[in-house]
Amino acid sequence: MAIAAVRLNQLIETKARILDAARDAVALSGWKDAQIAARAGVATGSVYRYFDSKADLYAQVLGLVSEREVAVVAAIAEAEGSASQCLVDAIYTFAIRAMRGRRLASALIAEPCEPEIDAARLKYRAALADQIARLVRRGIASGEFIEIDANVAASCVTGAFMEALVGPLAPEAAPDSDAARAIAQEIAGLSARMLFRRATPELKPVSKVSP
Amino acid sequence: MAIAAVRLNQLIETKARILDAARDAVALSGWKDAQIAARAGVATGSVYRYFDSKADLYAQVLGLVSEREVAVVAAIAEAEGSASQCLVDAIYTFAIRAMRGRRLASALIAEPCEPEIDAARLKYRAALADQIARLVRRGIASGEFIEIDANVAASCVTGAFMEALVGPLAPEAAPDSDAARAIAQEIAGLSARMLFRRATPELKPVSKVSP
Amino acid sequence: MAIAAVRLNQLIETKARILDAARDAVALSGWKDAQIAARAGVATGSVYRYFDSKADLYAQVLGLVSEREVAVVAAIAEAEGSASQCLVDAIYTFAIRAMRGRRLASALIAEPCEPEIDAARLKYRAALADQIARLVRRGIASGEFIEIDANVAASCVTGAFMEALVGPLAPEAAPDSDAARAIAQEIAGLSARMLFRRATPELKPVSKVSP
Amino acid sequence: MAIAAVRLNQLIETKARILDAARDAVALSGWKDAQIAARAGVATGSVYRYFDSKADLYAQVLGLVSEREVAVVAAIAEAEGSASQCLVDAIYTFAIRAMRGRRLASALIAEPCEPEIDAARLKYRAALADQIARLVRRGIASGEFIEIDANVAASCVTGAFMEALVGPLAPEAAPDSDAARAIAQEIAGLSARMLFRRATPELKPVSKVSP
DNA sequence: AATGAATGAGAATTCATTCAT
DNA sequence: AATGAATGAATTCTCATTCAT
Repeated sequence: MAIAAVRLNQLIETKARILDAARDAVALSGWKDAQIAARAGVATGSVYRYFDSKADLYAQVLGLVSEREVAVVAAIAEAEGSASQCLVDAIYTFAIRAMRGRRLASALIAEPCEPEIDAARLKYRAALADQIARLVRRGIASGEFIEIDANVAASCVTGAFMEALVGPLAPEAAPDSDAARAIAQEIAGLSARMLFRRATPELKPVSKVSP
Repeated sequence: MAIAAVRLNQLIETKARILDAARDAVALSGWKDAQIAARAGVATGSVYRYFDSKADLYAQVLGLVSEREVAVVAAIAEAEGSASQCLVDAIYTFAIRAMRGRRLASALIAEPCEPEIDAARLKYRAALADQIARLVRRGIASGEFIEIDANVAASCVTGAFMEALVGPLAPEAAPDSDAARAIAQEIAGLSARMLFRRATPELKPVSKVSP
Repeated sequence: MAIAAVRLNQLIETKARILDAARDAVALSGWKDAQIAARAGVATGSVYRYFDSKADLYAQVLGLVSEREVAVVAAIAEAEGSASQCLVDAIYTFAIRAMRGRRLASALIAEPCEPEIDAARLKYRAALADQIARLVRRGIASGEFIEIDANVAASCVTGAFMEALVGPLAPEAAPDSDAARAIAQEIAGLSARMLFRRATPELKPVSKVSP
Repeated sequence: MAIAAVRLNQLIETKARILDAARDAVALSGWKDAQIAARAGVATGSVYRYFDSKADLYAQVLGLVSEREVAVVAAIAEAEGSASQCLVDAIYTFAIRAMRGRRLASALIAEPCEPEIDAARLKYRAALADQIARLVRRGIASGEFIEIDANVAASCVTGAFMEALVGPLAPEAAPDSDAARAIAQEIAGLSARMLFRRATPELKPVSKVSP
C-alpha cells in the first residue's frame, strides 16, 4: 500500500508538474508553447501520456485556473446581503486576484489561438458572466438595479472590469499594494454602478472571502 | 514624368492591394496568416518589398483600420451638446460599425499574437480610450459625471461596450438590422450610465455623423 | 518443486500470451505494432523480459506460425502416391489454410519491414519452397515432371499459388466455403500444371491430412 | 522566353531530382523514408512544394516506375504472333528488367507500409495482371491455352514469375549476364507453361522490344 | 518477475523569409 | 520592381526501449 501510494503520488506529481509548468509558461508568454516539457523537467513524450495534444494541455490549464476564479466569484455572488454589495465584492475580489498575475489573466481572458483553447475560454467567460448575470437578476428582482437584459448587463459589467484590468490602459500597480486595492475598488464601484437604479453612495467592498 | 507617375501609382496600388488583402484575411480568420500574397494577387516576395515582416504588415493593417474608427469616434466626441449625449452617441456609433465586421473588430480589439501587432493595438485602444477620456473629463467638468479617474473610467466604458460586442455573450444580430440598433442602443446606454452623476432618463443616440 | 513448477508455468504462460497477442495483432493489422502488451494483458516492460526487441518478438511469431504451415505441407509432401498428386494436395491444403487468415498469411508471406523479420520470413519461405522442391525432385525422378532446376520450379510454384491467394487479384471467398474450395482447387491444379511433362487430366486433391 | 524556359527547367529538375532521390532511396532501403530531401540536395520544405506528403511522393515514385514496366509488358503483349510466344516474351522481358533492380522491384511488388502506397501498388499489380489476363484470353480463344478463369490464371502466372524474381529463393545473378538471361528464360518458360494446352517444345523469347 | 511511467531520438509537416532570375 | 521557388528552423507528435519501484 505504501508503495502504491508513492507511485500514485508520482503520477499525480508528474501531471501536476506539467500543468504547473504550462501555467507558468502561459503566465510568462501566453499560449505560444515554450518548451513545456523542458520547463517541467520531463521528457517530451511524457506530456503526451497525460494530454492528448498541446491544445488539450492548454485547455486543461485554462480550465483549472478558471475554475478557481469562477469558484471564488461564485462564493461571493451567493453571499447574503444586497445584490449591489455582492456585485461590488465579486468584482473587487476578481480584480485583486487578476492583478496578481496580469499576463496569465490576460491570456485567460483575451489571447486566442487554437480553437480548442478558445472553446475552453468561452466556457470560462460564460461561467463568469453567468455568475454576474445571476447577481444582476437578483438586483433587478430586489429593485436595486434597473430593468435590463441580464445577459447584456453581465457582458457590459464583465467587459468593464476585465478591460480595466488587462486592457491597454490598465494601470500598473504592485500586486496586493494599497494602490492596487484602490484601483480594484474604483473599478468595482464603477462597473457595478451602471446597473444601480439610483445614485448610490459609493460602496466599499466588504466581502469576508479572502481574495 | 508621366511614366514616373504611372509607376508611382503602380507602387501605391500594389501596396494598397496587399493591405486590402491582409485586412480581408484578418476579417475572415484573424491574425493567422491566410496566404495574403495569393489573395492580393502578388508574389510572396513582393510583400517584403513593402513590409518588413508579416507582423509589420499586420500592424499597418491594424493602424489603418483603427485610424478610421478613432476618427469617427473623435468626430462625435467633439460635437456640441452634453457630454452624456456625446458619450452615448460615440459608443452607439462605434457599436453599430463594429457589428458590421465582428471578426475584424474582434481581431482589432482582442486577438493578440505577435508582440508587434499588440503594440499597434495598444495604440489603437489607447487612442480610442483617449477620446472617451476626453469626454469623461468634459462630463466631470460640467458636473454631469461623477468625479473619477478619467483613464479608469475610459477603460471601464471601453471594456463594457467592447465585451458586450465581441465577448462570448455578445448577442447575434444581423448588421444594420433593427435588432442590431436596439442592442447597440442598450449597450451605449448602459456603458455610459456608469458615469452619470444622477439617475438619468435613458438617452437615445442622436448624433448626425453617419455610422 | 511444486512452487517452482507453478512459476515455470507462469513464465511459459506469459510468453505464450505475448506470442498469441502478437500473432493476433499481426493477423489484424500486419507488422505495424498494435499495442501488443495491452492486448496480452501484460505490462510493456514484460515484453522485453522475453524478447530482445519488437523485431525479435515478431520474428518468433513468424517462426511459430510458419512452423505449423511447413509441417502440414511436409506431411502431405511425404505421403505416398504420385508426385503430381502430392503436389496438388500440398498446394490445395496450404491454400485452404491461408484463406482462413488472409491477413496473417499476407503478413507472413509478403509484408516486410524490419530486416530481422525479413530474415525469419526468408527461412519460412525457403522451408516451404524446400518441401516443394523435394516434391519437384521426386516428380523429375519419376518422369512425371519436366527436367528443371528444382529451386526455380519451387519458386515459381510457390509464387503462383501465393500470389493467387494474397495478390491484388486474389478472389474473395468465405473461408471453408464451397467457393473457397473451388478456388483452392483451381489454383492447385494450375500451379502444379507448369511442371507436368504431358497434358494431364485435371487432378483433384485427395490428401487425407485435415487442412 | 529563354528565361521562362530556364525556370521551367529548374522546376522540372527539382521535382525530378526529388523523385529520383526517392526512387534511389526506395531502391536502397525500401519505403522507410531515408532523408530524401538531403539525398536530393534540396531543403526539407521543398519536398512539400511538389508533393502533398511523404506518402504522396512515394505513391508517385511507384506510379512512375510501374508505368514504364507496364508499358513495356503491354507493348509486348500486343505484338503479333501466338499468345504463347507473347506470354513468354512478356515475362522474359519483365524478368530481365526486374533483375536489374531487385530491391526496387521488391519494394514495388511486395513491401507495404502506408495504405496510400499500397493503393498505388495495387493499381500497378492489377495493371500488370491485366496485361497478362488479356494474353490469357487471347490464348484461350486461339486454343493454345486451357480453358480457365483468366483472372486466376493471370494471378498465378504473375505470382509465379514475381516470386521467382524477388522471393527468398530468387537466384542471384549479375544483371544482364548470361546467367541472368538463362534464369529469366527458365522462369518465363515455366510460368507460361501452366497454361499451355499440350506439351509444348520449350519456347525461347524472341521479342524485338529492347528490355 | 512484473510493472508501467518515463524517456528521447526521430518523423512529418509548416511557414515566414530570402534570393536568383 | 516583381516573381515564386527554395530555404530551414521550429513545431507537434510517436513509439521502441529503459528503469526505478
